[in-house]
Parts: sequence; C-alpha cells; structure tokens
Amino acid sequence: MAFTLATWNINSVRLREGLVAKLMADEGPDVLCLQECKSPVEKIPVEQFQALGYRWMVARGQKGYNGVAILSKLPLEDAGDRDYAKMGHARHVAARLENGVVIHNCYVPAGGDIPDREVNVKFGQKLDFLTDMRDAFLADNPQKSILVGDLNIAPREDDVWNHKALLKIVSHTPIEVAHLAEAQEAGKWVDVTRQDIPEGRLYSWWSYRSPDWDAADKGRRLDHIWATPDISNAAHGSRILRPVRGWEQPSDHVPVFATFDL
Amino acid sequence: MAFTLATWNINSVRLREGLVAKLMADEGPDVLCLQECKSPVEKIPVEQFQALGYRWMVARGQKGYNGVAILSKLPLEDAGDRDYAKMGHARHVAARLENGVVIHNCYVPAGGDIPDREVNVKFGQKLDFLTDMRDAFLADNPQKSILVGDLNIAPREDDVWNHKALLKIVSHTPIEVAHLAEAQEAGKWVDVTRQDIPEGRLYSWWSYRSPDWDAADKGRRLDHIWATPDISNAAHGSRILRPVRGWEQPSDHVPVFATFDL
DNA sequence: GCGCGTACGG
DNA sequence: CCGTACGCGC
Repeated sequence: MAFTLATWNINSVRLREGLVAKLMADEGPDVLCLQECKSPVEKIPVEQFQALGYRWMVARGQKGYNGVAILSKLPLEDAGDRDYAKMGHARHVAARLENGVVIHNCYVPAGGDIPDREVNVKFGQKLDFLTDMRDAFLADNPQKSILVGDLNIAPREDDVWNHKALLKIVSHTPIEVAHLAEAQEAGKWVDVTRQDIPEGRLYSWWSYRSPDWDAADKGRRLDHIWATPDISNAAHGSRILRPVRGWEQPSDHVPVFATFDL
Repeated sequence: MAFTLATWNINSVRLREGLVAKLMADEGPDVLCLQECKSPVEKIPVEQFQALGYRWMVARGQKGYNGVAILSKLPLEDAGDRDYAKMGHARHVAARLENGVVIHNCYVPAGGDIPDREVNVKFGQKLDFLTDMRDAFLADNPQKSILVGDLNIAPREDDVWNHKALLKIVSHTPIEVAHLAEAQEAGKWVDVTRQDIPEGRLYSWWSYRSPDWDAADKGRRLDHIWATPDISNAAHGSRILRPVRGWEQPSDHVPVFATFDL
C-alpha cells in the first residue's frame, strides 16, 4: 500500500479554500496536512474538500491564529494533540492511519524578530517548544511515525538563499538549528526530503515582503517531512511545489510532498 | 456643445479603480463625479483614468472616510470647496468647465440610525449640513450650475421601496426631506432626474445587508443631479444604471447620468 | 454587508 | 506584504 502525503502552511484555510481544492484536484495527495488554518475547526470549509474525496479530517483550531488540520482520502483516527511550551495554541495534532502509521502535524512558533530569549519572549517560546518536542520523543520513542509541518527552521546551509546573511536571522540561527536537531535525534527522525534530494538548494517559503519573489529567490526551507527509521526507507518521490507560490493570492509557503510504499 | 455627466458613490475609489475604469470605458461620461473615495487625493489612482481620457481631476480627500472627486475629459478649473456644518470632512468640491458651468459635487452625511438630533449627534450634523447648504445658496444665488452627489435623502414617495415603512428611517424622514427642499429652493435647483423621469419608482442605492438586492428591490434614490433654471432646460437623457449594482464587488450605489446641451 | 482605520502576528 | 481581530461609519 502506497500513499502520498503533503504538508502546506496555508495561511488561512478559509481565505484559500479554493487553493486547497486546486491542490487536491491537481495533485491529489492521499493525506494533506495544513498549518496556519487561522480558523476554529467548525468553520473550516470541509464540504468542498469532502466532495473531492477528502472524507476524513482531524484538526485543532482557534480563532484567528495557528490551527492545524489533517485532511485525508484514507480513513483517519484522531491520535491526540500536544501543547508543547504550554502556550494553549493549536499547533499540533496527530492522526493514525489504518496501517498504524501515526502522522504528527506541527506548526512551530515563528519566534519573533530578535534571536535572544532575554529580550524576546517569543524566541524563548520557540526554543521551549522544540525542547518539549524533544522530551516527548525521548519519552515516546516513536515508531512507524511521520512528522510534518511548518517547523519554522531552515536547518542546512542549502536550505536558505544566503547562509552567512541568515545566521543572525530567526529561522536559521545556530541555537534554533541545534534545538531542532535535538528534537530530530530524540525521535530518530529521518529528514525524508533531504534523503530524497540530498544536494542543492531547496526552499518552501518566500516572504510576502519580497515583491519579485521568483527572480530574487530569497527562499528558505521551513516546511519538512520526517519519518521514523522503520518506515523512512519506504519514502520516495519528494517534491516541493514551487509554482504554487505563483498562484493567485498565494500562501507564502508551498506544499512539500513525499510518497510512502508501505 | 453637449456633455454627459454622471455621479456615483464609489465606496473606495482605490478598491474599485477597475469598476470606475469600466464605467468610463463602457459609458464614457464627459464628467464623472465620485463620492466616498475614502482616499487622500494623492493616492487616487489617476493613471488608468487618464489613459481613458480623463485628463482633469478636481478632488478633496481624507484618509479612510468621505472624499469627493470630479474626473473629466473636458478641461476643469478648481472652484473651491465648502465645509458645510464645519466638520472638517471632505464632502464638497466644485469645478468650473470652460463654458462657465460650475459643478458642485456633494456628499451629505448619512446621519446615523436614530432620526433625533437630541440623542444622535450625526443626525443633527446632517440637518446642519443641509441648512448651511441652503444659506450658501441664498447668499450665492447660483447660476449656470449643476449640483450632484450622494445627498443621502430620498425625497419622494416613489424614491423609496416603501414610503410608509421608511418615514421613520433616516434618509426619508419628513424633517430631512424638508431640509433638503429648503436647500433646493434656496438655489432654485431643478431635480433633473425627475424632470426627465417624472413618474415611477427610481432607486440609486440598495443596501449591502440585503442579500438578494435585485429580487427584494428595497432601494432608495439617494443620488441626485440638480441644475439651476438657466440651464435645466438643456438637460435630458437621465438614466440610473441599475445593472452596475450587479457588477463584481460592487458599490452599494449605482451611477446616475444626465446630458446637457449647452 | 462591506468599506476603512488600528493593532498584532507572521 | 499579507493574514487575523476589533471598532467605526454607512
């Protein structure tokens, strides 16, 4: 049994219902994980998604901020959520497929502008979120699991348009990268995208503030697909759908895909 | 020399730049008077209008509220503005054509919900605005003049969808109608639209709150074209462009047209 | 209902 | 730059 999975920070699922539907129609991933839905669960426009075959949804939401949803053509079971860093935000939800695979959908805090927890509370919360993730994975020892989402960190030099320039910019500072690595190691997570595409620059996000995003290409790879070692060999076909950034009224993130043969 | 003139409450000239351009392209009035531009003058998107032949503009603006503009294919000279009721709002501007005709473009305050100046300051300001207009016309004795705009009053029984029901609704109360009549009489203004179309219901506005505006048809004639008696005989061809209310993302008002043979 | 402003988060 | 929320004006 093979299934294709995608993760996409949609930046308002209600405003971009049409774009979600277009991705479903054009690409048809079996499972689509969304972040930044910015909607209470009951106001997510599920009808059109169901009509396109996405009959299952597991989601957590709040008014105006955050919010994560897993939409699926395959049967899903709610596998709970975690309030990493105890902020009371809707930033994580998990679901289990019938084959037992657990999918974690995460939206790591952006962390504000200044990479210093002494002067910027948000940066501290981001690091704490990652530390709590690490501790959960150490306690859990996750198996047959996939973790996706907007992790708001570009870990590698070739995950950003300019490594040196971004070393002091939140999302690419060494302390964030180290915290992310600790969480990754704690769960023995394999970076599926980089397993498939080990070389070369990869971006999944381009700021709205850069007017000519395509030519300037000041991107970062903030959106990730990870898998535990027991299933990481089954992963292949990783893709980042750059053209989606050029759709009408786009999200600043594009979808990241992987396929699992299980 | 004949010219066609239109008045339209556009409810944000920047958001509806495309609709203004469409009206210019489709109907091509020589002079187009806009109200509720909701823009400082320097931020009105004149470029597209100029490309369509509207090389002259006389306008008054403010940030976010009110704002009036006269766009013209014919040469215009700024003829000043008046701060009726001394609110400091951009609700009036005048311009002079080369033939000497003066065009007054007015946006009378809406007046709030409760038609009682004791409990509702806005209603008092609306009445004061009309009184100040009256006094100015008494002092001026306007000649060869046209007055257009969103006067926010539907004076006649057949200017509203339900006369009896609206007698207590701001825009159709007897005291407003009397104040408007006093201003009209003071300048000896002729209601050009009703000179041309003396019978039958005429509406230029349908509330956004009425979902099926076309079927329900709960309209009011709030937008007017008046002329002084020395040129009112030259007026003809009055039209109210109801279909404009059905355009994409429309204003709640539609354009009112008249032609003057001078 | 649908514009605007301001604020806040990204 | 682009979303949200809230308040205001119409």
